[in-house]
Amino acid sequence: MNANERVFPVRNYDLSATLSSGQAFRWRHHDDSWVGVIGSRWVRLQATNASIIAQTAEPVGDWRWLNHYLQLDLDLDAVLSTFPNDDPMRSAVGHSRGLRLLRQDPWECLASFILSSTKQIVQIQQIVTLLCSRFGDPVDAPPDRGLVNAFPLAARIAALPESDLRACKMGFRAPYLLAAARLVADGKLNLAALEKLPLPEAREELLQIPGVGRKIADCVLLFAYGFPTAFPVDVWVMKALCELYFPKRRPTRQRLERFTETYFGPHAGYAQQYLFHYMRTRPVPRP
DNA sequence: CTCCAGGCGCCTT
DNA sequence: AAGGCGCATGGA
Repeated sequence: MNANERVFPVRNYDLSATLSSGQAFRWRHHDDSWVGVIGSRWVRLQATNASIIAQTAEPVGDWRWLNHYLQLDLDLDAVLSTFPNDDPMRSAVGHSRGLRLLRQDPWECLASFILSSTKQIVQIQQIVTLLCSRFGDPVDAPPDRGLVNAFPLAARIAALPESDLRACKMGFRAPYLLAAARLVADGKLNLAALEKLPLPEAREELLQIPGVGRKIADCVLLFAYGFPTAFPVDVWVMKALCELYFPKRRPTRQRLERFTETYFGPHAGYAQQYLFHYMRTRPVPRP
């Protein structure tokens, strides 16, 4: 049965926290709903008490792509129950219960996070918006929505001069994005093949890409491939770890890595997202 | 004006 | 191993 609307019953799903938590950069809040593009589909999502209402521009027969993107079949309580039962995690989970991890397209995720270094989330959104509007394939959208574009294909970006990328305000990240796009377009980097690899091997593959270090690699491993123990440590998570878990003195790099690999359990990546969102959105601590 | 933002690469100790 | 610096850009 084809339709351009569908109601997904959900429980404990905080759509706003999820779509605004710095995993994906193309979602915009309009009125009481969220508008974005998944693959080549324009999508509007509206959260109600116990459901998410999805609307597309064109009729959809099989909604598994959205189910997969939103990870609707995940048992969140089962994930939360694996977190360490300590004060920081209780605070972080209590602050935004229902925060989820999405399952994004690897190329879009990789490209977006290459553009993320030393940028605030709002600015990453601006760069991605420019990139999509200039080089993304047009996508069908409701008539009053203006032009909407998919995220640009790697092959399209690979064929651009660096100046066209710099014109999207990405600065020194332009050659990194270009190099990554060429690796993918030339078939030297098979992103689809990474999902079958063990985490360390998939990470090593990503670390070969210019402009991709441990943090960006782990973002892609977590947000696109769903490796449950990928654990990106950015300035916010570092702040959480140092303030909440190592208040006495700064841990060594090796001590910190050992800690993040063991302490947070089999869904450490999820725990990381709760810590990240908590540090970014909690009330400013009084001195 | 200075400082810094979901880092990385390269260069020093 | 660990720290400093430059890299574009824009906002506070």
